[in-house]
Amino acid sequence: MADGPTINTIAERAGVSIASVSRVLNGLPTRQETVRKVMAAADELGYVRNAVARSLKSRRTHQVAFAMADVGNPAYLAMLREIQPVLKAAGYRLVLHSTDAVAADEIDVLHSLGERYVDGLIMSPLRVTEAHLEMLAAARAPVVIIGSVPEGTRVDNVRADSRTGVRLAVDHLYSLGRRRIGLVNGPLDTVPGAARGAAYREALGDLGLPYDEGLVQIGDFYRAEGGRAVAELLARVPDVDALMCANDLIALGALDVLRAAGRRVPDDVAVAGMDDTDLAAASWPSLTSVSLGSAERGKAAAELLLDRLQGGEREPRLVTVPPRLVVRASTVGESAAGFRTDEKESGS
Amino acid sequence: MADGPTINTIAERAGVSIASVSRVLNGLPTRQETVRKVMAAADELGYVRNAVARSLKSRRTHQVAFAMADVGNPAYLAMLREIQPVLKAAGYRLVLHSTDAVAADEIDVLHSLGERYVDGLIMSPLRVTEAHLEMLAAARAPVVIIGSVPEGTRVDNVRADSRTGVRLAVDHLYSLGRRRIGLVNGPLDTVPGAARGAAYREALGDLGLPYDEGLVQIGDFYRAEGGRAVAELLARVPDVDALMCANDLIALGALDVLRAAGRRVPDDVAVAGMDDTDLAAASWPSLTSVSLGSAERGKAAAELLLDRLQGGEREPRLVTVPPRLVVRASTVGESAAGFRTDEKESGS
DNA sequence: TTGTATGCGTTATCAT
DNA sequence: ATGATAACGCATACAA
Repeated sequence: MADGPTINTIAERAGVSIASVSRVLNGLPTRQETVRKVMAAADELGYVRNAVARSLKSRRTHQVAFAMADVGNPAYLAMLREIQPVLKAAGYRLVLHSTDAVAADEIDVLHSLGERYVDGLIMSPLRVTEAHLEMLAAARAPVVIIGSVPEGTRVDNVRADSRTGVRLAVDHLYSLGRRRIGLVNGPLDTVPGAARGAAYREALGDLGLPYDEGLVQIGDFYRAEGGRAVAELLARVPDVDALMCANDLIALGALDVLRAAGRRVPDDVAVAGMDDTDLAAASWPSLTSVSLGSAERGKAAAELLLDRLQGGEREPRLVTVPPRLVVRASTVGESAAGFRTDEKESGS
Repeated sequence: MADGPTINTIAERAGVSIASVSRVLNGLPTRQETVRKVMAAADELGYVRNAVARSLKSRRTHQVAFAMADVGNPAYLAMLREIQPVLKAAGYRLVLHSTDAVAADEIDVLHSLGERYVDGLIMSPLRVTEAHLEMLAAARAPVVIIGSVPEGTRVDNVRADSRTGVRLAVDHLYSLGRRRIGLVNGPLDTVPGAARGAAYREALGDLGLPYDEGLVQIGDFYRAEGGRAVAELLARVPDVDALMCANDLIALGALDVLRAAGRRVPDDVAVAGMDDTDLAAASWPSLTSVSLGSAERGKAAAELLLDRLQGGEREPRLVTVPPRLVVRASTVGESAAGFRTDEKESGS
């Protein structure tokens, strides 16, 4: 682990100045003989450019940060999967931050942009506070936010459309003849919880179905909590014939409970989830789910950021990714049979 | 996005030298009055230390790279989930590389250590070639390898024990009275494929069961391929009563096919997977699976690296993480009923 | 074409 | 206690 060679080492060895070494290494016009000597010396010494020194000089790190709320959440991982190759192809390294859904950590990341260890940031905050907006306005590097920001915020923004997403699923259930469509939601004080609750109500209204509070059950965005919520809903409204679940984990909990209660899925109760995670395809019956386009959002965010890094100043852009309903067995399957590898998708 | 303030800016504003500014910022003994002036100026200007310049001077980046074969693979993600917080707690940032399981990319990452943009590297190569070993020996920063390396390789190493893992599962199936235990494996020219194939044979031998080639089917490590392999096996050996699957995806494929064939799981055929991914708990019936301790391996690797970064030279260490059998419904469940949220685990 | 010298923003040494 | 200055490794304006 001896100290690596620098351009000084090479210059000595090749008998030229460090300026010549630098020129050769950067492909600037140089005499053939000098090129040869420098390259030879560099090869022998196993020279590798010091990225830190280059960054200090060039004021560019070729690094981009991605701050996600939770390294364990499949939705963020889907984004990561798309962001990674886009950045890599453009010659950027990816610095990963996990903010554990703590607002202070997110503010911290924004603040740390001042350290200039990255050229830009993609951030997916779970909710945008006043503090976020202040830091965003003062950010020392380009930022792309995945998620909704208040109207007029001057920042590149990629968002999902969970309102349309819920509508796609509810319409789908309705088209299957279901009229007692329950909603199993997460906490209403979260952005997705609130949005999905409102969208559900709106979708029912547009279909001419009455909004029945008894059909709505609040739990949390996890499997066990989802299951408990469904159990309560089932006890209260035994004749429910469809469940719109605010995410896939809740939907899995719903499958657990319905199975235990002897209800057939989808014959007795159709179940739809949201996020279209890997789990949706893995469960039995496989889960109809609304994809909110995590992958597409990640890709769009990366491209927005690269565009700004390479292009310079321009007006902030807003990209909205449309949801997709992925229909599987939990709404249209034959109850307890069939080996299906095919899936149907319907765009929005 | 105006240029941020530097210690020069602060020095001017506070009417002191840059040396004093640096001292105050680093908490070195300084006169109260000077401290006050500097802090005031720094606050007003919104000063943030430039990480690049600090790194150049200190020769430390406080960044660590994690090179994983595939951003989509749950096993690597489990490692990532553990590595991230350990590094974060120690004040290190995480640079993520995805090598797409391409050896050249891995070599590239090792080579790029010479750029000194990270202080160390955790790498999980899918197989270790001669080129890897050469680069490892010449690596310009501490490296921890997750996965097996040849005896005598001077590098910190964390490995799983899939041999014992397979044995745990086979013993479990045997203890349930199964005697026609099939193996559904991935390609034999992969490290895991070869290891699991050998371990299966060995485990059968120790149990006094004959090794029957007809009970072994090679496919690939994916759901559809696994399903196809199981279909073939089933056609050839109709009386198979248990399936040891080389990973969870294969096991899911097995469930698909067994269901389609009308075989009850586990009554007719018990199924065990490997890796204990999220999918194992999500499927129906939930999947008995051998955890190879991805999370633990990630954590151990991060700790090994930190130890070396903070401690300096020492002999290379080897950490072997024991597998754990996680028993679920696919081997001991009541065929088509029961809402179980509990799981049993048995250590090795 | 090549070399000298300067600066990127810090930290640290050495006088004062 | 403080200030002037060198050094980290590189890129480049300018002079030769």
